[in-house]
Amino acid sequence: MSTWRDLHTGEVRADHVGETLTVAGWVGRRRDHGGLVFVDLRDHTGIVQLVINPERSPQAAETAHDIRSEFVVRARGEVVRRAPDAVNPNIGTGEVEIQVDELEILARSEPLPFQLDDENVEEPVRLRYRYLDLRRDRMQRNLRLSATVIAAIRRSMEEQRFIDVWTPSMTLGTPEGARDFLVPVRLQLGRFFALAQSPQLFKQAFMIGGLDRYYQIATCWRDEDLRADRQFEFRQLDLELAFPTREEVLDVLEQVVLASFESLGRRPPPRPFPRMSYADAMLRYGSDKPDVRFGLEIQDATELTRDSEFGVFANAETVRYLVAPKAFSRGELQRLEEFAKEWGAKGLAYLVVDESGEVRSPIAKFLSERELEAFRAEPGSAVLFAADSTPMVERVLGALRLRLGTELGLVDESQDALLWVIDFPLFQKDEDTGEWTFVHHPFTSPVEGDEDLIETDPGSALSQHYDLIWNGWELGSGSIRIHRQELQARVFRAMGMSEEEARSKFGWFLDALQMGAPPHGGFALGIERFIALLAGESNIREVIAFPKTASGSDPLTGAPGPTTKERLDELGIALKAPKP
RNA sequence: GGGGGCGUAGUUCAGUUGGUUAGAACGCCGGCCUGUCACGCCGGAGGUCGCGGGUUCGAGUCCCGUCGCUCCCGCCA
Repeated sequence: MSTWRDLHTGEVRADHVGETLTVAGWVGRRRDHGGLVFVDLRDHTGIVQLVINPERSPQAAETAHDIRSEFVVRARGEVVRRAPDAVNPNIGTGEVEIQVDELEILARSEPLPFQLDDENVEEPVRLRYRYLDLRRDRMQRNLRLSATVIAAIRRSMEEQRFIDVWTPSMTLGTPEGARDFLVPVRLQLGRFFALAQSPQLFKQAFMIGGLDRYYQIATCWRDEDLRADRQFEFRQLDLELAFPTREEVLDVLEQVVLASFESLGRRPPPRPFPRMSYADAMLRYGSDKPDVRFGLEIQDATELTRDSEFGVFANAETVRYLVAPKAFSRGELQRLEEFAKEWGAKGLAYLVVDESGEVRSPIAKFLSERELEAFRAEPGSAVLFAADSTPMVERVLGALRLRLGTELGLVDESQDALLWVIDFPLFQKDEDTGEWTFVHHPFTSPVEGDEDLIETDPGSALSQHYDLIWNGWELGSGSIRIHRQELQARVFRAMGMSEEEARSKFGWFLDALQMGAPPHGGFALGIERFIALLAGESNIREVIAFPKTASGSDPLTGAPGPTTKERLDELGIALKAPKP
């Protein structure tokens, strides 16, 4: 045999009948009939059946009896058409098979810790043996999809005349934002690099440097607790443009999304994507990342209940409600109330209208005719109220809405609901200190015309920040940045940050802002989240080759690992004595 | 840091009110089998019930602690 293989196993077709070919791959199933042996030979392209007949090749027959699952073998033989009653319609190569002349074991395999065709294996086992998990269809599909999409993203960015520029991973720590991963520096004891949380300031420096359309698929590190949609390290499509309007930035991203869908042969969502103000999102969906694949919108009753006989309503800052299309039972209402309490509600007032039209409600007796009229619902539904501070009401009803959307099957899974959330507030009050703090980052520009609110009414100033949301997942965010030092100083002042403090945190960048910074803005798109959604996965670990677990370790390698005393000494680091 | 769920054979699971030698399927090993494709048939091996402690005549089962995995809250500008 002169080559490792002539074809992938899944590529053998009726066209090849009569040819003698070499194929190689993993042994799926072996069906040993004593004389005849059938072997399903597999690679990522599919399966082809080998037929080993001792009358044709005694050598191959002997080898075939020795073969086990997941051995790597190479076979040379003649492609023959199967008899009509022997065709297997379940595999792409099912009309043909290979009558083997030569069979060679290239690598043996121990029995695997799990069966590759078992869909239910738990994640710790899969991650411990990820290289085996990668042989399976799911990971093959997801990683290949990932490669296709990333190629499409790069093509789109290149077509839109962005240039790919690298920025450092090891950089200066940032006091705000996420916790940094620190890298000790042997040459400068007691000093640390931080692994970049994002290339934010560097990309703004590119604008000042005249690289007016920059992009990068940048790895970012954040030392925060992991989740289904969060890892220590992840990638962002990071981009920045000089002289853009907001609409131009959003269009760049819509082009990227379009190209990504098309690369997978999927119908892209209609463009332009809908825009929704932050205020509207919070009011109607109780969330700044609304899942708009279903209605069940939140209604406001604050004014209506201002003078309600029901004290809880009258005294609350905000009263809002949901009308769910189901007359919940007592037990169901109890579970919903517990759920609401987990989210911080003091209780869950309700008004249930039975199929017969009869109303069940512990609060109805307190409500006026006018109130009851406003809350009148169809038979077979339930009105669920939250009355509390505005953020609490939004939070509770937002969570309740998502739960009911799933539980009552209201979510239209076939939809791709992409939208922009815009007009975020520039500042919010810190709940602990009572001071104004930026909602996103301090370089986000206020909306034109809102500059003077920075001093007069910080809470109502809007920012030129925008989030891209897909089915309730935040795919990424961006903004038009502040490019004038004078405005930047006013923002810091409003936050109670002195010039010295600002300088000590971002000095080099503030210098740069004073030396001809063009108007600029950009965006960062979470690559793994985007790909997970495209792949139909609800966990980004499913689209990452070697992810970390929720506790931040890698079951495959055992990382993070200990180090030696010598290395620590060299770095000037002393560990606290471990607890006994 | 907090809350919920899970942890029994290689894998996925069952295991009653605390009671005999902890079971099943798949996988694995041996044998038979020339048209199977989830091949079939016969036989077999395989268990620190996550770990530690406690209650009890007796613990997979009850209690306490702990570890791991997972989802969520906090956190993630």
